[in-house]
Amino acid sequence: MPVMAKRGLTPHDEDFSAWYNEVVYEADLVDHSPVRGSFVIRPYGYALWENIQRELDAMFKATGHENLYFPLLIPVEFFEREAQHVEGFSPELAVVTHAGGKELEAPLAIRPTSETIIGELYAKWIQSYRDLPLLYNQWANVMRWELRTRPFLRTTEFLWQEGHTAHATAEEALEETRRMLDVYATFARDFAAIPVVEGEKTEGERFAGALQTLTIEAMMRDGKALQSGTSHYMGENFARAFDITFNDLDNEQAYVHTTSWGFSTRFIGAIIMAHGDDAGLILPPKLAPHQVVITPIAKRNDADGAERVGREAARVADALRAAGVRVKVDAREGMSPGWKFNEWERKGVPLRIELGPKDLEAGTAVVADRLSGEKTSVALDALAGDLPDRLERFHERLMERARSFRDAHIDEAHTYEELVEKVEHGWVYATHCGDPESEAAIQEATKATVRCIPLEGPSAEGTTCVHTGKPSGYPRKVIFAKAY
RNA sequence: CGGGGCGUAGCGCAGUCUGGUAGCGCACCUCGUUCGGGACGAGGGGGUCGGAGGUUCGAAUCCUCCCGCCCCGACCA
Repeated sequence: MPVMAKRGLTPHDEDFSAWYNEVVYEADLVDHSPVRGSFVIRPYGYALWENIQRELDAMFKATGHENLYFPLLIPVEFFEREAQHVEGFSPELAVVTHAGGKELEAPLAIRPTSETIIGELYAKWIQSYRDLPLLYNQWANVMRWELRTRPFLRTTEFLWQEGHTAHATAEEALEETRRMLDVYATFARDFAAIPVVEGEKTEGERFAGALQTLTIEAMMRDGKALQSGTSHYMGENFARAFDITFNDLDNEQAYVHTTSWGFSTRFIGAIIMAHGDDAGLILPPKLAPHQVVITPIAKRNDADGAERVGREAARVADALRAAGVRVKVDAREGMSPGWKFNEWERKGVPLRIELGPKDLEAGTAVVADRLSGEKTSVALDALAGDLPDRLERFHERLMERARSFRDAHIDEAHTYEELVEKVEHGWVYATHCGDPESEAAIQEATKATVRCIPLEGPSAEGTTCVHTGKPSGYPRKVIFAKAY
C-alpha cells in the first residue's frame, strides 16, 4: 500500500460508521479525552450545541417553563426507591465511594438523570394544588457508564436538558408529555431540517419508571433510526416513591402526576447522519455556527488588491450581520482559497462567498451552495437582501431532501418474511401483537426493534401480527428498524 | 467478560520475520516564490519505539509479565 495523504472521506455508502467517525473528527467537532468513552466537544461542535440550546430553551420558556439547576451527586439510595427506575439505571451508574480522603458512609451516584433528586425536592416544594403545575427544566451533564461509545451518539458523559414537571391530574401530565414531544418534533423540523416521526415506545423500550414514553425518531442516511428526543409520563410512580403529595380543591391528599423529557447532544449525531455527504457535514442554516463564510481571494504580491478585497469582504460581512446572518470572514494567510473551500465544505457551512479581484471588477461575488455544489454570481449590493432568502430556501431544500430520502426508505410488511427482508433497507411498518417476547425474538433474528407506535400512520385495524398471528396490540402498525 | 487486531514524532505508517547510527508522508517553524477548487522550493524543530524485567558486546527488533487502545458479540438518551 502506498502512503497516501489524507484526502477525502470514506464514502458513506461504503462504510457508514467509518464515514461518521471521519466526519466528526475532520470537522473538528470533538476530540478524544484521556478517559475512555468520554469526548471533548471542541468549539465548532459546542457552537452547534449552543445554537440548539438557545432555540430549544426559547421554546421551553414560551411553553411556560423555568430553568433551575440540581446537583450532580445523588445518594445511591434514592435510586432504590422506585423499583423500575433502579432496575433500569443500576447497570450504568457511576458511583462515588471515596471523598475527602476517606470512604463515604453513603455512596453517591453521578446523575444518569435527575428524577429522583428532583422528586425529593418536589415533595418539599409542593403542598397545594396552587403550587401546580410545576414546570421546571435544567441544562446539565449526565453520566451513564456505557460499554460501547461513539461520539455524540453514545458517550459516558453527555450534555442535555431534562424537563421535570408535576401536575394535579393525569390528563394534564399527559398533555404536557405530548406538548413537549411536539416541541422536540417542531424543533427538529424547523431548525434542524430533520423530518422526525413522533410515536410511542412499546413497553420494552419505555423509560425506567414511566407509564408512557413518547419519542421522536429520525432516519439516518444508512436507513437506521435514531431516537432523538423523549418525553415520559410517570403517572404517580415517582410521586409515590418520593411522597410528592398535595391538597386538592376538596382538601384531599393526592399524589402528583409527573413528566420528564430530555434532548441531548446525541442530536448532533442526528444532524450529521441525516444530512452529511461524502464531502463532510452539511449543517442546517438555523443551527450552523457560521451560516456564511466569506473567502477573500487576492494575490499576495498585490498589496493594494488584497486590501481592496479585504475591505470589501468586511463591508459585505457587516451588511450580512446587519441582515441577521451569522457570517465569518476567513482571512487566514498562507492557505490557498482551494484549501479553505474544502475546509468549509467539510465543516458543512451552508453558503460560501468567494470574493476576488475579478468579482470586485464586476461588482459581484460568487455564492457557492453546499447542498447543490452550485456557484452563482450575485451583485455585491444584492447580497444582504438575497442571502437570508437563500438560507431559508437552503433549509427547505435540506428538509425536502431528508423527507424524500426517508419516504423512499419506509416500506410496509404484511408477512414476517417481508419484514425480515425489508428491514435490511430501512424502516418497515408492520402489525405487531405487542408481546415483549415476540419483540425480543424479532430483534434476535433481525437486529431490528420496534422504534415506535407512530402517532400517525397506517391503521392496524383488522390485521394480525406478522410474527405471532395474534391480533394487533396497537391501533396502528408499528415501525420496525435497526437503530443506533 | 469472550473472540480478533494494534501500540514507533501531533496524525497516518514503514522498520520487527533475519538484533548493529530510528525512518517516510502529512502537519508544524523560517525564508522566498505563489493564491478563482486541497501550491512549490530550500532550510529547520520534534522520539523515554506503550511500561517493567530478562537474553545479548549491542534490543523498536528475541523472551516473560503488565498496561492501554481499536474492531466484533451481551446494555443504552
